[in-house]
Amino acid sequence: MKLSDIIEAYIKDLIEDENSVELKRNELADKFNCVPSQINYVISTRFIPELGFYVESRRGGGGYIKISKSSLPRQDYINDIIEKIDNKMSQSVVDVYLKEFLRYNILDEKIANLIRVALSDKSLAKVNLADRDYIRADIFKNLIINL
Amino acid sequence: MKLSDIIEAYIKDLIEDENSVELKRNELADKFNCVPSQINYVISTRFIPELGFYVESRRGGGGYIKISKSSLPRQDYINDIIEKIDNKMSQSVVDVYLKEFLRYNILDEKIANLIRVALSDKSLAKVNLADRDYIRADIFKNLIINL
DNA sequence: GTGCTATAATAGTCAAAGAAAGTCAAAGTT
DNA sequence: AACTTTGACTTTCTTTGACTATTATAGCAC
Repeated sequence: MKLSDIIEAYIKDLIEDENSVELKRNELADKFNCVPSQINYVISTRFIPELGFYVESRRGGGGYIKISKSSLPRQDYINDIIEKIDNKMSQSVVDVYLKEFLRYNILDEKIANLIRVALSDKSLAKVNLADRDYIRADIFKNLIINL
Repeated sequence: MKLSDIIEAYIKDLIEDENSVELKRNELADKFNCVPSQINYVISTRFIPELGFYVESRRGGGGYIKISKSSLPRQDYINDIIEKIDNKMSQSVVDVYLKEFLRYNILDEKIANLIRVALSDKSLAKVNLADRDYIRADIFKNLIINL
């Protein structure tokens, strides 16, 4: 249904082993029957530096995209992330973070879900749009620090 | 019978099984031959936190509306409370509720603390004072439905 | 062989189109 | 008056494609 999510999951699976993967953009696009630039979309929305992902690439013959994941010990990783968190976050960016935290057992399903709820547009409906993403980030940071 | 009532009944039927449903707003509107926004009307008048429902959604490709109803053994008690909760809550009122919940083992220290942090004035610092207590209540209601 | 050039093979960028859902207020019903 | 229905407009997220940039390599001139 959501191709981008499928591609994201696929790549994360590949990363699992070595904390990194080397991809061929065109091959991947082919595999998932999409245009190559969709791969860039997935990368830029989900494999963000704030979460410790590092992306390198090379064009031309033999080109590639290499995605690697920082492998800091838990607490350092958390601290690192907190430092890098933007001062505004959309609902979907929150999801990107929570997904990652779950993957690394930084929190459990139940807590992740509560955080999702607390930061949802539903809960924050009365906050004016202009401020919402900032407040979301504030709450998020406070929560993560106190985890 | 009003269309809205029919749609409400239909959705409640779907929820029955799993205590939740995932809907496509447009499909549903199509099925009942109404404009999509009528679905929002039904949801916002009938599937509200005060009645124990939690609604989440996403826009864009692959978007959805998910409605769930908590089914914990304590749910009746929680629903009772949600109904009684004012539409605005101060930080200290939150604390009163949390203590009560702790006493009845509706939640544990860890969760209570998470909620406390999420609803603290610190987290909500950027929300103007006039709105803060209302937003706090919104988040609170949504959270306890999902306990 | 060395250096240059053209070409093919990649990847990147960005904006438009598409696919949902949300909001709000006017119009219609009861 | 309260509730419901409708629709125009907004917001969010995803997909697509045209255009651009970079790199490797094969072929050519010397």
